Amino acid sequence: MAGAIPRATVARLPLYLQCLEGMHVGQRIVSSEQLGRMAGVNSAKVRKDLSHLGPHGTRGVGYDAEELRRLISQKLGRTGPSGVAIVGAGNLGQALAGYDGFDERGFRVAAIFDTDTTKIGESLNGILVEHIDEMADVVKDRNVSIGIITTPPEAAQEAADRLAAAGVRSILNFAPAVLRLPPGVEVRRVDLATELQILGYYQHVSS
Amino acid sequence: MAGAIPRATVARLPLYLQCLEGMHVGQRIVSSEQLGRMAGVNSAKVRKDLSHLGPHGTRGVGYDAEELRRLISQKLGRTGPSGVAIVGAGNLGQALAGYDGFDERGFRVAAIFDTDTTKIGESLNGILVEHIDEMADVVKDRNVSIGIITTPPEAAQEAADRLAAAGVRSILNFAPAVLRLPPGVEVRRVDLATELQILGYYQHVSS
DNA sequence: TAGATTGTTAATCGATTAACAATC
DNA sequence: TAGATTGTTAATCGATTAACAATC
Repeated sequence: MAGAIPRATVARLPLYLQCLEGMHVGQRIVSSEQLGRMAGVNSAKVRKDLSHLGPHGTRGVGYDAEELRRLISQKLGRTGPSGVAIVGAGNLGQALAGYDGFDERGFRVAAIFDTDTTKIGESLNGILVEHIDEMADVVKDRNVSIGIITTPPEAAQEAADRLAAAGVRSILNFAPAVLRLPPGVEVRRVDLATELQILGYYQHVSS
Repeated sequence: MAGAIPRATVARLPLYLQCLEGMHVGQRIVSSEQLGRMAGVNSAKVRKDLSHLGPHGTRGVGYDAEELRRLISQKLGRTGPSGVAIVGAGNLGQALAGYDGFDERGFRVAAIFDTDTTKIGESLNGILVEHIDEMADVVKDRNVSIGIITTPPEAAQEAADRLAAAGVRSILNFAPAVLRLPPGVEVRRVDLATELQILGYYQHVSS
């Protein structure tokens, strides 16, 4: 690990990347002020964040947009496309299998697993639903490095255990469950109903 | 606004609520230690968080699980079911329309909007896809208080503007776009590809 | 040189957590 | 009373941001 980047900064890097990619093609140079405006972030914060990538701006001028993209992509470990496996072929799993945003940012859905035998063999967006027992082989053969859990909460821990056992070290968990995993496996949780509940609080206090 | 609760605490309240609801029915009393274990959170943090709801535990004993649920629900403004409108009837919008987790936590999907005339009139999970021009009326008639944006990024700002104009004060944005909204409208952003990119960083540094 | 913008410092703010007095 | 657990304090840590010297 060379020069750990603060978690808050890591979480903003993809946003900067997105802004840079949405930029007018002719614009070669971008300032922290401009990038901040695009990302909705204070310009001092932008400069501090970018300083973690090493000094690479030009004082009095700004940052080379192309170089910045390259540096951020590199830090995020995005060199080639990453293989993603989805566990849970329900509504959400199906939607994620067809989500364009993944392809666009270099993620390739390589497999979908379920335990429901009536679903196995079905094709979702050209990807076959396979039994969760096939996971170990599939992960190895198709070079899967990220798992996405979209099972019901009761099945989430087992899905996580199996992913970890198959060698997956990064898990995105959509199931409303708290997962226990060995150190070295990074988990991020996205709880859709929780997001709405949080919004509920602010609606409530501001009225 | 009575006694503002720190943002970090607000974000954890739904998690505590979830843990309480998943608890064994017979268990009436819960300690900060237990709740912390369930939620994956330090027990001191649990006590600090709960102290924002007013003192209501019993020293030497713990918290009354039922009272705790009631207090948290109240703080999150969850009294009756909240109406939700989804803008964007693509893959993700469809999946969210059928997402069981919303019902379970008191959110009712009351409408789905799109601009694509071929989609309008279609029924997703018993909910008709309507034209975005109907939004103002629908929001009023069906008591919608939360908007969910699942449009392509180019259409997200307009969707947000229309929701705000219709009187919606809470927006959950799944489109990879930075939204500008007037003060008083709370926005939360969920960017699915960004979550994967963040995971990429930690995969990268730990290897 | 004059103007502009970076990279960094330092002040401030907010969140975390160990420790413990209060108290059931 | 003895044991347990809350509620709060205070130390610490990490993130934000204004300010400005460095420098193109």
